[in-house]
Amino acid sequence: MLPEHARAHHRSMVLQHLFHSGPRSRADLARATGLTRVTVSDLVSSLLAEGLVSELGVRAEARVGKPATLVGLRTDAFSIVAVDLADDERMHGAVLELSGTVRERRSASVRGLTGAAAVEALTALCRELAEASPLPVLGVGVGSPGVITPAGCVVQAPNRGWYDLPLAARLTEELGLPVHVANDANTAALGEFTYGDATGGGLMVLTVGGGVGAGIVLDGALVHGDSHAAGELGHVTAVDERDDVDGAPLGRPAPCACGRTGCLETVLSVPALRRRVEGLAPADAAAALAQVGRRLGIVLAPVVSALNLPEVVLRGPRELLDGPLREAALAALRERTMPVISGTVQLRMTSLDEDGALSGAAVLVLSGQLGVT
Amino acid sequence: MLPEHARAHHRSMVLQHLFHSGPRSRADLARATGLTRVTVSDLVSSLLAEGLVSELGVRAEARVGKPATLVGLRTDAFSIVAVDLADDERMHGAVLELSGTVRERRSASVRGLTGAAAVEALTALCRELAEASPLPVLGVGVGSPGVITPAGCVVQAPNRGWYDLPLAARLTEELGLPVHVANDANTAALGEFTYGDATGGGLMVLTVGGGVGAGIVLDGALVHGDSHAAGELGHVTAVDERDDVDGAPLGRPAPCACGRTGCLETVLSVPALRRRVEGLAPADAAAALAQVGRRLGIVLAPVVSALNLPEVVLRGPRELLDGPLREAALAALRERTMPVISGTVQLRMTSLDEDGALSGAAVLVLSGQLGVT
DNA sequence: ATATGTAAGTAACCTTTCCTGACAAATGTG
DNA sequence: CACATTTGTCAGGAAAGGTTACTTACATAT
Repeated sequence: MLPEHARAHHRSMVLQHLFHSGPRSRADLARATGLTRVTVSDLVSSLLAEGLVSELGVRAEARVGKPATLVGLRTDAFSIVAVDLADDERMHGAVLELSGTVRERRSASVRGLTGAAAVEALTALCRELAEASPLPVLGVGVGSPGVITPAGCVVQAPNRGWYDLPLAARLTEELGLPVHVANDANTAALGEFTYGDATGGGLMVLTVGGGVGAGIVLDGALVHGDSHAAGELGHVTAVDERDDVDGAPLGRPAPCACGRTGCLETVLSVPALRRRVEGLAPADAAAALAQVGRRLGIVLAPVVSALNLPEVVLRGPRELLDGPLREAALAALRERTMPVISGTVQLRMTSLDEDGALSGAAVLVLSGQLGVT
Repeated sequence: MLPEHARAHHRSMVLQHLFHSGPRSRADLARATGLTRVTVSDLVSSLLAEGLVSELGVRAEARVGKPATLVGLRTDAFSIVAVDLADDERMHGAVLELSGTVRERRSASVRGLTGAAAVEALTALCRELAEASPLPVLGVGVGSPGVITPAGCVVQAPNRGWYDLPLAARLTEELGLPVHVANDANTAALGEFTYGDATGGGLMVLTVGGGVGAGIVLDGALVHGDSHAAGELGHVTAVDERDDVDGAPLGRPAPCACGRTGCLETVLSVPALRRRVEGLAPADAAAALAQVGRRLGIVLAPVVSALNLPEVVLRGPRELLDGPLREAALAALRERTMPVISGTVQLRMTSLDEDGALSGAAVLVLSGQLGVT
């Protein structure tokens, strides 16, 4: 906690306010941060010199006293490179503005690539994106499946064949840019928290794709877990043997790739859901999805209660998730938690589009380089 | 983030090391904290002046160089007053050393006392304890049932009739001592984390008494939740209608005081457990407890997976909890979570005795006054 | 039109804090 | 016995933010 750390912290506070609340005067920032106008002035002049903020002229509204000169974050002055490795076939990358909007897209095949070859392909894609950016690149954010430490070391990512790979450090060295790597479900949660309609009191984002992953944000920060494996909800048992007896609404517990049976993924993944509704009449399909939703609600209830989470966000194909499934899950969640929890808990679809994963990876950079979340 | 804040932080780091690792030399502390020897020397001289630490003579071990003078936390120089309000009939209070050992006990009846009268009784008990302490009192810690904000404001505590009561502020003013108030399940978690055998990577403490409450510590800090209601696991549904069909191992879901049926509390609270095993042969009692344990494991699985919690700690009557119930819960927990979780998760009884709640309340003071957790 | 009050932003100075470099003291080692 | 090693302290300096006082610029009351 050197003085320069305090300075960096104050700088982050200023940037955070400019990011979330838009252009402000120095005096506004001083009031909001609790610093003095003098200190804010000094910080702003540093930020002006770095080109991160710019003066936008005087405030329009007429008030008593000297009119304020607004200072705004130059979201157009820097860009962020983000890559999403959730897909097994292709890596999707983009150049984003600080505001989260995508400016350029590139993707590359990773079909069959593992180990060092996959790293090389990723490096090449990042380089291509960095070169495609007309603006200076603030940093690179990568969202990848697997267990990843806060420092960006991939503990294990089976589908890429990565084990104990210091990916962030490797890429940082290779690209000469700050690189941040995190689990894809976690980046999705960050994206929702920062760019979505989150309330700010914490949230969980459940990503339904080939499998199920979750990211949890509490007090503005990701929950990492003791062995960096937080959010691994896909392999919690959600279907019991005994659920089978009263008419088999979900069928027998299905075997799972993990070797056990009845995991949440065996009913909630996209392939499992598609199989389940395939060829069914709409009403039957709705009932089938509702059965899965109920199971999801049962799994979520203890988590929501234990953490007093105000909202759970679903990410994945709307046609499968945003209907009977979500409604049944919310009903089960409300039914199975005490009123103080169930009365306020939300279960909604993500407010971001399919670029949610990318903007989440961008938040890694915003957070790492500017201290903004 | 004034310079003095940084100073306070460094001071906390020094105290933290002395608290957890025992006496050290100034040079040791400098290495451990990353500060320079000069800065540590300065901090230590302040702490010496405050009487919080003392010099303990030179280190015994013979090493090359000038012998180090050890500096130790004076756990005998200050005491902490702690009060546990978990019981409906009596409040239990104690004077503790910084090491967590109890020096004096006092208790007082709160039978039927609510609102201001209960506050008065609590104030009187605190005053009595403070006067009974032969040493200066560092502060007062109170663990109470109910929903309580981090600032020590009781949002609601129905059994005391407290609603939106700024208890910590009230007591601080009344006693002239720093007072910290938190939920009793949360203080129990803090106590286990600080004084117990916790691994440090986070833990959940489940307190089984008249009801069920949980406290969760992640990254060294309590999880409070969006509306300060984190840990309210007692009213998560744990017994389903459909569990009834295959031989009724738990009986029908029982009605709960909360108005719903099948809450965890209806099977896991102490009264419920006693009723369940009453008059049964030992083998049958064990089976009955195991059934409850299995239900607990099912509720815990999603929480443990979502947070990647390394351990869950049970607190309550050993004869009921530490046997078939705990074993069945652990088995269910392991059976229903993926290997990376189930392989390492622990489910054990608390390593503290019945004073766990008190020492947890003491940690509130340690943490609030010294920054030690 | 003028005076007054209010607010924004800046300059000079002070305090706090901690770092760097140098040094004395005390001990083991060759 | 000379020398390296370690501990702890002293002196000087750098970084940071607060305080006070000032200028600038506007709105409003007289």
